[in-house]
Amino acid sequence: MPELPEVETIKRGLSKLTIKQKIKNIKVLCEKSFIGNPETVKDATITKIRRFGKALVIDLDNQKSLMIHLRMTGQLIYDDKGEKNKRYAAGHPSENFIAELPNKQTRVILELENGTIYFNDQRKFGFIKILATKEVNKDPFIKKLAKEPWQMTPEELYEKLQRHQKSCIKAVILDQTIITGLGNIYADETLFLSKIHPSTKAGTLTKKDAGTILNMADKVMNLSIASGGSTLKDYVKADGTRGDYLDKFAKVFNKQGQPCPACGKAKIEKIKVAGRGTHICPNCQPLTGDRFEGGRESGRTRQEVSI
DNA sequence: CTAGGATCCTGTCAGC
DNA sequence: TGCTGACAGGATCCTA
Repeated sequence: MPELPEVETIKRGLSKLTIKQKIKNIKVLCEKSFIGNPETVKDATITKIRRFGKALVIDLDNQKSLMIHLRMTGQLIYDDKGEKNKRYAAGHPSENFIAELPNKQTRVILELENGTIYFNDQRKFGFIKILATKEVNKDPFIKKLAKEPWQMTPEELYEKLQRHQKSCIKAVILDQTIITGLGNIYADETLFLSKIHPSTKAGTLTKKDAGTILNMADKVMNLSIASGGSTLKDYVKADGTRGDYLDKFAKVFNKQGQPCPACGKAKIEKIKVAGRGTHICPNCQPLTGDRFEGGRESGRTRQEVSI
């Protein structure tokens, strides 16, 4: 769930709030969610926060780092009890953003000097892992990560598509060792903007298609980052009602039954591709037909991004 | 090597 | 109401 833009948002938020703070104490409420000995990072100070794809890395001043992966349902909530109980909450949007913490989904608590970071995770797929800062790049997950869309050329992606000829394009772009950052939401949005059906076999796509996919992934993720990912601010609107951060950028995700915002002719459908719920416009993203004959925009226009 | 499916875990929702 | 199965914003492991 938290995909690249959400993790980037967390990185920015926590950087402002927690850098230079000392970790006073760590409480591990769920053994599965914390790998390593918490005692070895007690009393260490947060110096820097980095992001590798969907993984967050908190560097400490004792040569150690905390690698955090939120997977499907992870959230990080910083509660600053000193200042009017101000809260910064991001990651998987849920009632935990505003709930009394800790609660039964709280897995790890990092007590800092001026506030507390709660790591909540309903499904326990996420984790926090202690690594030597020097070894972060050797972590099996981080080591295998591919480039992010804005770092990759159409040629590079095309070459990878050729190596996965028979896979659905959606499965291919969800693979973090092929291209980094997309998850189920941004994969659907990217393919919709690219006018490519998610079930299209990767081997049938052209270099031009690869460029389009990169452009659109770049575009949709940057739009999300610019509007602040998924945070408490979207979750609870000014009037107290629940908001949905998808409204800020999503054209197809979770929009099944609604008219396509691009063509207006067809309704968005929800199908299953690569084992995941998938949203398409059957009119804009036909699976067969003349998709190789003209019409589609070509080339790659670099979208500036500062990450 | 690739491709597809099962799996980890908790919670919610639709349908009977 | 209570049960059941499907599904969920991810990644890995296992099989063919």
